[in-house]
Amino acid sequence: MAQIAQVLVDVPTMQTNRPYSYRIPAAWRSQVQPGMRVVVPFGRGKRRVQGFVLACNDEDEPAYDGELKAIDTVVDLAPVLNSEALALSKWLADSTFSFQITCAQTMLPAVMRAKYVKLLRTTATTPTAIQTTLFHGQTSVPFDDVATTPAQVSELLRLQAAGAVEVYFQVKNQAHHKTMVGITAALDQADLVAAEKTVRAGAAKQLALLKGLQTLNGETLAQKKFSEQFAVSEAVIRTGEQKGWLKKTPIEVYRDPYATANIKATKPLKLNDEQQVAVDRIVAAVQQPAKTTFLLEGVTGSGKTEVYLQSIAAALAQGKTALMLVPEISLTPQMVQRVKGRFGKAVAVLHSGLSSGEKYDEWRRIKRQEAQVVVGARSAVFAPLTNLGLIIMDEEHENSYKQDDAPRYHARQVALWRSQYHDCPVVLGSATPSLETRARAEKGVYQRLLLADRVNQRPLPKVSIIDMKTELQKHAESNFSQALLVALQDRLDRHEQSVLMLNRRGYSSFVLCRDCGFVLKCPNCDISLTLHMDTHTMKCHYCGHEEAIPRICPNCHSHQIRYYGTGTEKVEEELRDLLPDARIIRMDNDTTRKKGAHARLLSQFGSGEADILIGTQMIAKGLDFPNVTLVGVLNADTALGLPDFRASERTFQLLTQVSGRAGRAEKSGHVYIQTFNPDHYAIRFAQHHDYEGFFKYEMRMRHQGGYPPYYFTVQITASDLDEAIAAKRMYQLLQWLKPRLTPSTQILGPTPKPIARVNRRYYYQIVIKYKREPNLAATLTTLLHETQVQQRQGLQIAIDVEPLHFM
DNA sequence: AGCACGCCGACT
DNA sequence: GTCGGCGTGCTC
Repeated sequence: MAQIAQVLVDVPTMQTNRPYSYRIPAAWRSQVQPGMRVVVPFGRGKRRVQGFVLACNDEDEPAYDGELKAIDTVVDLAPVLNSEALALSKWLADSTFSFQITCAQTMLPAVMRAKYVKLLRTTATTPTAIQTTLFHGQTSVPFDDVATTPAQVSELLRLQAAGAVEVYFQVKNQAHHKTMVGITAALDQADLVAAEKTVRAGAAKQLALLKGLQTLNGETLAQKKFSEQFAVSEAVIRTGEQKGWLKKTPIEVYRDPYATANIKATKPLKLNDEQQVAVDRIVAAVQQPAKTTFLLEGVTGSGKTEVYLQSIAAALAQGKTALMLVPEISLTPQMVQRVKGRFGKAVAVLHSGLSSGEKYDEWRRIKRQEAQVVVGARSAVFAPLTNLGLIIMDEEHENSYKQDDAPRYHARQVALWRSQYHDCPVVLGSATPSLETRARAEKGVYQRLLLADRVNQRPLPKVSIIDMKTELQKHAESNFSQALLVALQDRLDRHEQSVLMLNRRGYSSFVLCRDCGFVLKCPNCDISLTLHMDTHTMKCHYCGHEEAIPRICPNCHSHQIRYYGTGTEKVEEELRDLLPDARIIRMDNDTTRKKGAHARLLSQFGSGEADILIGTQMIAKGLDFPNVTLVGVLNADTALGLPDFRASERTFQLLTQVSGRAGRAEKSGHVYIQTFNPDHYAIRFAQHHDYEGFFKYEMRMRHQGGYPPYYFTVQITASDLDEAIAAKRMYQLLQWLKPRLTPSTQILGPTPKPIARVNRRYYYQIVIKYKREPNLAATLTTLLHETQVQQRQGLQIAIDVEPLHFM
């Protein structure tokens, strides 16, 4: 029997990013298994931390020549991380340069992370005076409450040394199970019958209670149900409890975020030929099984979801489970209902709108194999499904699949890892696949499945591009072109709805010429220069090139060159002025901050309470209103101005996506795109719904610029409260990196981030671009080790592998 | 992260 | 001389 456990402790630092050996007390030996949480003493003081058992062995292996400490408590009855999860956490830590403990915790519901309280406790020898002055009669007080000054701390240390008080670390488990009161008979059947004779004549309710208890056959029934079923009040039940007829016992219940009861069952829809081909190929891979990755490419309305659902059904028919990832923003109640309508109680939903308790309950349903289908956003990729038969990732190009803080993982990478582990296929779905994914399909690494037709044969909306340069010459500065205003008025008259999107990205951080649409670019990188008001310069965030802010347009010598940007509020104001009769709903970060506000605004718009919906990017996704026949994009180019090589890709994706919002039902739609760059390829290809054209063109651009998918990238960011320190460290880092990496690898920067100061910190970044870099992992790991000392001094270093944002 | 150890300056 | 400031290194 295992005597020693290898434990991963909850101390996220570089030095402690490895297992520690602990003795398993005899009483626990038969129970402790890898993947369970334990509480262990750690460090020289009385500190206790939570940890995960990674392995159990008989001998201390690897040997530690010191005395082993013993595990304090075992938190779980069954492992919370299975062997797949343990292996995944290791891989994730290595591939994202983060700590394994952080990865393990990321994979579990937040409530399973321990909370620590440092307490000061009384001992047997605590003097009475101290019990009153310090503890106010309590047996323990939070350490921080009584140790605020250095003098107090030293006094406490003295008391502790004398044994008058002791320090104690409380490790709190935040995971609580919700319970209901349940009724269990306390007497056997014969005694319950006998008890009927003891009740006073005419006590009908008491009799009903006894009769009810007799029907339980020793089972436990929820008090609420019992009370309804036998028409006895809680008071009667309480009397029964006092008479010793019954016991009240807690029954564990799940917090059900979506009442399953009122969801209508839906039947599989008839597939068109293309959909059928896709389903057949996916199902074949599920059945074989084969770890094929499919790219399911289909325009809005081509019926991707139906392909997913029927493929999932095939996995379930094989006795396997399925995981369906969707971007947070498309995880709407409609979407959930559609999946639940098909698979009922087999579905578990995981997304950020759930309370932490609800997430925990859904997680447990999956863990206990009570749910076979999981629908969720990014972190659902870690759902503890066993026997996984299919993984689906809808809208695979969405940026929200990448986590912004440590561990900086991309759900797609995790999905592919799990597909290897489970030997199951992955389906990546999108109307506008990321270049990385589409390029892999081109090379035959992924299998491409195409849905070219819209299921209802409805044509894609007509897209008109409005040149705002000429518009501005015609009339004063307005956010609305004449053509768009006329179209809006027309929809108002016909009682149809309109959606207006304002692209908020890149808000006034670059300069644009209002006469010719010229955006100042870096001579070295062909990427827009960013305006820095602090230094009054234009900077390139790739190579660090810097130049003066132009007063006249270098292209057409116009004076109309200025920062570009506007807000939704301003737009709404102007629109109310222009169209006073229109009912307008505005959706942006301000109006959707409150929980559920997003869904509420959408449902108001959906039920026709407004004529026009104004919003930021968030309205481009996941809304489907049949009465919307006009979509206007007020400023298509702001994203183009960003100093990011993915600017064109994002713009193209966004415009394509928002265009899909127009005219989905019986009415055909029209899209107006207002731009200062009417000839930009991203806008032109979006106008013609030409993903292929865009892909080919953009691939050429990436090839020329030496960007992904032709190169891999790693971003290293340093931040400090003192700008000089951050900058200095990054220049030192550059010198340190150069000799360690292959000569063909490019190191760009260091450059300051456009928003130089966030949370009073200054940010600098270095980007490493490489095709093949055998020294990369070792170099970055060394870097993490060597920067520890500086981390303590306040300099923060972050490594982001394949970052999505370069600003 | 938290804690102890250890080495320097300003006090009893 | 000692108390306590913080820099350094370790935690099974």
